[in-house]
Amino acid sequence: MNKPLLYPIRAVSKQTGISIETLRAWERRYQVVTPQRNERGRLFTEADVQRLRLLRQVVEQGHAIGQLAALTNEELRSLSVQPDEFADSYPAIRQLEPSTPEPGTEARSNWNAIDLARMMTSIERLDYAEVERELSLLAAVLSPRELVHRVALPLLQQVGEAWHAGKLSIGQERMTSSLLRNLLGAIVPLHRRTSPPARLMFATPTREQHEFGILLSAMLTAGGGLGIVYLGTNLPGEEIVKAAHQAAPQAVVVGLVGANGARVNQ
Amino acid sequence: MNKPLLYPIRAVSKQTGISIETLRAWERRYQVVTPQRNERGRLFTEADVQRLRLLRQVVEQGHAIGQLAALTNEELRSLSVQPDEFADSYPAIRQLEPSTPEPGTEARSNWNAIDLARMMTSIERLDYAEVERELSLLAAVLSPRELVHRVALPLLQQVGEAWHAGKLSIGQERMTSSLLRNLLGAIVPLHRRTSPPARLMFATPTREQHEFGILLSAMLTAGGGLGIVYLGTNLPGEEIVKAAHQAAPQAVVVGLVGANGARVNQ
DNA sequence: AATAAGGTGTCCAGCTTTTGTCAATGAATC
DNA sequence: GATTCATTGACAAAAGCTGGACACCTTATT
Repeated sequence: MNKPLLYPIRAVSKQTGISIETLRAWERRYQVVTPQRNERGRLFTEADVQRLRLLRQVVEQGHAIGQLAALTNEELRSLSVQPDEFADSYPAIRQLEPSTPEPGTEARSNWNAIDLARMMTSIERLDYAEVERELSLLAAVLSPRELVHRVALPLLQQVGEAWHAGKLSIGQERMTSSLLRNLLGAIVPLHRRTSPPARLMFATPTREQHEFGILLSAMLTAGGGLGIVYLGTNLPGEEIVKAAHQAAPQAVVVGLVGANGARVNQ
Repeated sequence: MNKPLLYPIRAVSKQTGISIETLRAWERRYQVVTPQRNERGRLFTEADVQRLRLLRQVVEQGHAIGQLAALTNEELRSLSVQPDEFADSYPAIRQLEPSTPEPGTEARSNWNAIDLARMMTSIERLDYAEVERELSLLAAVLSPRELVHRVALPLLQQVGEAWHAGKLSIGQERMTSSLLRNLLGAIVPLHRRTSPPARLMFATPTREQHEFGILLSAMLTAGGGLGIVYLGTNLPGEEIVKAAHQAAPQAVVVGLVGANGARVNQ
């Protein structure tokens, strides 16, 4: 039989990525865990460590530790968003489409249909190189605008649907996301002007992890000959304002996803 | 018959990485091991050395030597890295050893220093276009390997430090991250081969959101002429395994971040 | 739009215990 | 004589604890 494994605070901090100060504060204020003590200090059990890891994950996604402390591990797990990236990023992406009357299914030209179908089979095979090849081919041929509306958005939609239908695994979905992200990120700097007539700044506020919205917007903006200042996701509101003051863009684009409890503040 | 190999303290120190002083202190204070003696001094057995190695490993993970001394090797082993859920649940996945030999120590003296300093001031000004310009210039000039070791990593480090010191705002830090990510993501596909001799798969496990580690690794891999299958961050372990079975890469790279800042596991 | 009120991570002061390293000294070996 | 190892005592750094304070964000209120 084996003794229960016990970890001192330093080891727990290293394993969970939570600072020692924070570990103590969480315990002091919320009794998030109640480790045993010996004369030397705290001793965390394996279960404590696991719970703390879970807590960190959920906190990183924007929840408040004070609200989490009372929850069971089960409830915490149900809060963690990991498999849901597409579930909520997709509707936001659709809103982004400027002139889409309908996702009119048959309205899509067969040009795209063929390409996408082939690409979907490559995705199913996890054939990274092939998908990459096809995507970069399309990127070379199409304008940024076309790329967004005829490739990126439809592909995201199809992958999202296929994933929901259980026809694609998370790995396949993620591979596609990564590829698209790399592609879009790569295209942005290609349309650089020396002195753009105007500049836009892109960011998403705290808790908003979904990047595709602002990334696509940034790409369209750059493709349209405007300058960009791309900050990325999950910035405190104050910081966005501060950065806006410093960079002085003509406009600030803030990405939001409606579905997931995110609330619009300004 | 062969006598059991016995090592003098110096040899043990070298093998275990524990200083001679510390070895003696551990023995004196905690009887962590009790080596034999001859008129010349201590003689450690192979078993002693192994136990000492184990001890060092566990101490490095944050445990106190005083608490460890009484444990059996068995117990020590169960404390060591293995709670990392991956090591035992999914033997298919192994963390790869860092293969970084050494960054050319003297070659980078003035070259990089100047570039980074200038880039830092551009970052402070939130001058997206300028940073982008400088980065893509460097990307065009340097090899992927140099780009990683002489630009990306140093820049990430400097920005991280400056941010911690309060000299950079979150916005500035995020802008730099986004730029770097776009750049690196863009470079990956440039080094594509039609039929790479081997393929590696990249992903981070569920709680790990930090992408730079695997992204840099993927870039180096692609730059080295190997094929990649890039899945991205935050994948459940089974999914990684499933994807690995399907894509059948020669190796799987799993990114992990330790407590103190970004570490590249490649 | 400005202000007030929490929530939360980090730091500090003050104290104790643990732990790595060093200095001094002596013995044995080459 | 130089090197290696041993022992012992001493010391400083590291690591632990508590409670309070502070700075910063977010949210609610005016």
